[in-house]
Amino acid sequence: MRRVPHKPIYLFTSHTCRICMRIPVSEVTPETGRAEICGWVHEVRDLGGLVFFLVRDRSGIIQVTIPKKKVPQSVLENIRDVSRESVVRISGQVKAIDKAPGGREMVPETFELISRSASPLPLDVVEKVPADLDTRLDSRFLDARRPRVTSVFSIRSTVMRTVHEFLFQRGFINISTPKIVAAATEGGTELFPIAYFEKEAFLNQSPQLYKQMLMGAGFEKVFEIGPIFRAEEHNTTKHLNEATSIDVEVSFSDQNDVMDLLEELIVKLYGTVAGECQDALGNLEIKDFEVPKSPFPRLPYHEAIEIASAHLDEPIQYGDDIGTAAEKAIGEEMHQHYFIVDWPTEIKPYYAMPHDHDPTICKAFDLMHPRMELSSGAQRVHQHDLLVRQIASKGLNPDNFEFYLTPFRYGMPPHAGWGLGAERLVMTMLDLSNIREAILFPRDRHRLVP
RNA sequence: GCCCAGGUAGUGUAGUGGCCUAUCAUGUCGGCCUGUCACGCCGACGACUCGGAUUCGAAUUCCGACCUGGGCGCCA
Repeated sequence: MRRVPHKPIYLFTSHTCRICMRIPVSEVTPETGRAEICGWVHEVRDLGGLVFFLVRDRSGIIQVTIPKKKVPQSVLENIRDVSRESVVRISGQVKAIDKAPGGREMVPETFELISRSASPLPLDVVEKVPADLDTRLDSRFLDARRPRVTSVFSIRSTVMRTVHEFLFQRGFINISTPKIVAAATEGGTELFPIAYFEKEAFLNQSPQLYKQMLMGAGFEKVFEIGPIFRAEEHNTTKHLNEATSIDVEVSFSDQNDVMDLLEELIVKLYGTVAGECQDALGNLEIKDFEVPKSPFPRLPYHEAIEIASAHLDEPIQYGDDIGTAAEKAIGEEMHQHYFIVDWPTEIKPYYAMPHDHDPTICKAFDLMHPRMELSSGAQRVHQHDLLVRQIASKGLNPDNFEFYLTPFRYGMPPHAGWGLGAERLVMTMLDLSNIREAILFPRDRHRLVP
């Protein structure tokens, strides 16, 4: 075989270290002088003797101006084949120009087409023509090039980083628990069955039972951020079949302690986003980003029902679940984050601790945003025999819970915790209309790809 | 699971029986253009989800399939 002479065109890591010269577009200022940028061709405006390229990387957009009579011949040859969304590398002099976006523009000395984009594009990145969410999700890699989408996920990243920092600062241990489990443990939601060699298995709906076992292990404060799976056939803008749960469990604490922790976290997250993500919020056209104030009101369940029944046509009474219409009515009344506390024991899971003074209500709570539920939690039952009775009272067989119940016989501390839906948190924080906007590759009733 | 709405160029749309050789925008291609910033102007290209039925005639009505969005339920 004849050897084709290798021409090193794009040696990003070679001794020439060309990539080292590249700077993010947002760092190009009128004072920069000479610079090299890499990015995607966002738009081209060809005026004849003068061509404007808008070049985008994840940090922003810069105008590259080509006066045809003044740039090297090689630049003119190379721009001929450039299509929208192609990857290019450009070096040249930065000039301060009032007329240009950002007050600066680059006039190229070199202009390389690194990776040509095919056309037509599956959707319009510039968004002169809007695309349906479904179309966008089909081509999520392209959709995610749009500054507003990049902004959502950079804010989500900031939120997740801040959750880690917040919990590590308070002495939490980060854990990872199985997503493949043996049985439907919690009841409530439907589980996805999977093939696990010769055994029946499921994808886990929640790390709940494992968090509690680790209280039995003496970890005292744990958190896990991971996927949860719900096999419900819902078709709404606020449900996913694979979601991200921020889960916390704390020993020697009660429901009030972990509600305090949760509201402090929420305030911290909003505050950090307000402080660090101004550009991203700007891309999302969010001008009045408000940091919620703690403490959040703690509304007893029976009062929540009263508010709902006063505003709804359909009857709702004590003991009913709070449905969509009730949730909306109460949210409009509260007009801020709030907790619903003191739920009827009957409609909460078996692991929620009943009150001493009135066992018909329990130490469970939901954290609500005016639009929807964000989190639910409780002080848990830590007494083995009570837990067995509660499991049985829900119509479940305690024998199936042996792996979970055993730790409760060997020194289980009192404990409390919660699970917070990450996508719902981001959705409500940024006022996104559909939860699918808050996750890169949503899994819903109809979507399994990409 | 129940209910409602929908499927027309790459993308987003107009079109409710003949005037559709299907509208508009964006895009792509070609031409003109040195300060655009949704650049502008001229020209071209490109589509009725599939199958069946009704009718002289169907993008349009009916039936079925497939796909999608939304509401409710359930759920976090």
